[in-house]
Amino acid sequence: MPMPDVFQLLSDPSRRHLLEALRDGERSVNDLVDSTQMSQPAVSKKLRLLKDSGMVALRKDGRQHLYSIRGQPFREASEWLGFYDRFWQEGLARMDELIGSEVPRRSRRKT
Amino acid sequence: MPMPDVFQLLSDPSRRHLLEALRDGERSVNDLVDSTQMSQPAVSKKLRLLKDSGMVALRKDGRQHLYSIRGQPFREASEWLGFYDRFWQEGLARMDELIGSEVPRRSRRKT
DNA sequence: CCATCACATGCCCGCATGAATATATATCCT
DNA sequence: AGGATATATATTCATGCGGGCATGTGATGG
Repeated sequence: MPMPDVFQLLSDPSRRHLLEALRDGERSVNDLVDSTQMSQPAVSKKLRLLKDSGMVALRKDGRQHLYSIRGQPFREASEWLGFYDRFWQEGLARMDELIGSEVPRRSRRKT
Repeated sequence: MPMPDVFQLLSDPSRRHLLEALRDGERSVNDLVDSTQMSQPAVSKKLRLLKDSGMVALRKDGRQHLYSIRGQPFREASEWLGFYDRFWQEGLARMDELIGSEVPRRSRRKT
């Protein structure tokens, strides 16, 4: 199962903040700098990483660099997380944590 | 928008590997050690982090420590990612590849 | 009790990573 | 052309984190 480094990118709060700021659409670097508390080089660096991983796209308009969300990598991460949907479903349905409804591999379940 | 450190936890491949090994249900520490290439202390440490963040639950049976998936934190991450669903939908429908950074297998629409 | 098993913790080290400053490149304006 | 704007890159530094080994703690069995 190839798991990209998307989670690695998402692990940084400031990077997530940038991605959140891009939810409304294209943004220039300066816009993004204003919406954060980071320095411009810091923002540029993070945008570089996000671009290299395919999470954002870059379009140049004059001297402005407009970044926008690129959905595919998110989808991969989302699919990985999808495997755990059933767990939180059980979580609120049954208060117990005896998940033993499936695959009683080696774990001996006590009553 | 409070974003927990779930993504931080998910950023480590070995941690994801542990979580994948727990998809089938409860596992003891030794089981998990066998399913990875890590040493037992390394596994224990990672399990500690996962437990502290609420991603796994611990149940002690004798001298065995059984860990299992705890779905709620996954849900939070999943919800965050949900905001980007629309982007990958657009991604394959519209959006030409004239960003000039990647190789467009299919240039342009079909004529 | 004592040896052993199962697991956790503490300490140490090497490396990746984040941030700040300074500088380079590209574009626009006059 | 020259200067200002917009963004990128380079360098440096400090910190964090993963991962090893040794050791500590609790449970089991003789």
